[in-house]
Amino acid sequence: MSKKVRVRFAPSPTGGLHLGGVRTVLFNYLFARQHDGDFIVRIEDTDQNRFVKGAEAYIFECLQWCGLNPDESVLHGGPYVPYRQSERKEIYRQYAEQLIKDGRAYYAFDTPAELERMRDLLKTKGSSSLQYDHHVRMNMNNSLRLLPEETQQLLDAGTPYVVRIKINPDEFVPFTDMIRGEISFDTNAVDDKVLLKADGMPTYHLAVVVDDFLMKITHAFRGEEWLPSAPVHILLWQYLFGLENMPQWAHLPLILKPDGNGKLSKRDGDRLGFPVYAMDWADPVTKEITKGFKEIGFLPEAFINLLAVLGWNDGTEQEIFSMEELITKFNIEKVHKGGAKFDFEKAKWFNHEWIKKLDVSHYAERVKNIFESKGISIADDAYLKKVMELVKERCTLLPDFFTQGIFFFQAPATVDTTSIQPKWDEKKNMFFVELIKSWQLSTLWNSAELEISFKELAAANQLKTGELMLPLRIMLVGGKFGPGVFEIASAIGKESTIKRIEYTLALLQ
RNA sequence: GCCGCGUUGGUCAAGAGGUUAAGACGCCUCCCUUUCACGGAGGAAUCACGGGUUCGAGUCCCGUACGUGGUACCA
Repeated sequence: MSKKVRVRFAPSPTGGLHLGGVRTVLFNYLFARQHDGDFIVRIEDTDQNRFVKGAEAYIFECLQWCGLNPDESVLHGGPYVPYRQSERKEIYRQYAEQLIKDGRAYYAFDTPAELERMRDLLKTKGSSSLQYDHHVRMNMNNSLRLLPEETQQLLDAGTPYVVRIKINPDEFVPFTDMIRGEISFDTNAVDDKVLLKADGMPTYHLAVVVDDFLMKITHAFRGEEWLPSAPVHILLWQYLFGLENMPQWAHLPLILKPDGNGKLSKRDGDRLGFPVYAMDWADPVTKEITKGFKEIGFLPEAFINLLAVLGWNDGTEQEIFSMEELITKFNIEKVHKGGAKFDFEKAKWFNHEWIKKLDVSHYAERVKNIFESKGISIADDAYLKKVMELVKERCTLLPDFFTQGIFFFQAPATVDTTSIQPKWDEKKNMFFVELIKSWQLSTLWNSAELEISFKELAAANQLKTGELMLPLRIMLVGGKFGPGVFEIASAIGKESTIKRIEYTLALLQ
């Protein structure tokens, strides 16, 4: 019997939640769900300089919007509290001391100035590496070089220090990545990473392994940017808890900017005009707001879908996946190794597909808010839904419902008469005058009846319906767009229909 | 610089030695629709390069190029 699957997402509360972050959560979440496992969110707030107020609550709001709710977290509780690393400070210290006792780590008292001097020296010597490692550590101010009494003296005097891992040279650290297969690192290229900082906080390196062990994490999926520090983590597992208890790793490919090269950043979004964060992020100090996918009108279903297939697919031609389908079909081993450039056009296509696929009641409330924020109050929800049904296949982003549907709620602000004028004549004018009279008397106000009476009248006047329908459309909606004209007339009602025709007729005079 | 990872149309990608190298987005043409969209049909466009291995290589090996990540008392 294998252990219960437990995965985690471990964000730092430093700002907006990036696309790539959401995808990391998604892959973790999917894996947990398909194995009946637990999904944990642990807050990695060990860097007090980068801490941003409100970022933690914001992350949970994003996760909730995406439908990626944790089983355990600072918000949801769980058997391994606390889930905030800043509150686990003492735990890490014990392990750091353990490591020192075992000869796998040491105290380092070097000041920033001394570190800089070391790097300058290495640079002038033409060294290929500027790392604090076995080449230099015996020249530095640490417990490896100092006599035990000297170290104790410094410690007793309260000298600031960090704890560094002691990496042995000439070793190989191999491991298996669920996506990339066998990977091996040469310890000669890895430095003596700081494990415990001078302020007593652990660095990521110590904190992840300690917490992953304590929280019984079985699988660790994270961004590819962590790959180079994997050997440090593996060594730590070996020294502290045993390789047999180590989670299985998977390093996810990066999401790249659409043009040029490099990781997709918030700046690229600003520059190219699309969001990079899941939801609007308001910087607490600058008050600057960065747009999110939610706010520009994405459906969470679409957002999840597009992220899932960015770097993964199930090998079939299927592209539209619901969360339920993803849970059954997702396979971490089929995730791509290479990074994927983000394509906002394709992202919008997913949203368009989901708008069409989902019943409008799933997102009617959000569309209603859009209308109301633009000063159109919606009294009749059923009418709104009917309108949405009529225009949904023309909408890519939620705000499109406003531009595509506004004329169902009020007369068009401008009427494109220049598209009518060239072929307009007295005969057509007379037709519409008669149409008004005819429709005024109409008792059955539905699209089928309207179409019949319209066509009969046209025939009686020896006019082609085709030449009359475009003018009618423009009168009702203001331009050359929208669903069937008679559907529109039927929806907006007799009074509005006639008013709009009269209005344009007057304009045409 | 050093270390790691990667590389199939413009983009996302299928592909596990023998295929006319799928499909999707975007673009173009046509049909449907007397609007726009949806839908349908079609089109242009690809295995980074060089060496091997093999009867045969997008698929395996080596090298090169390019890209990307790391190289912090950040995560």
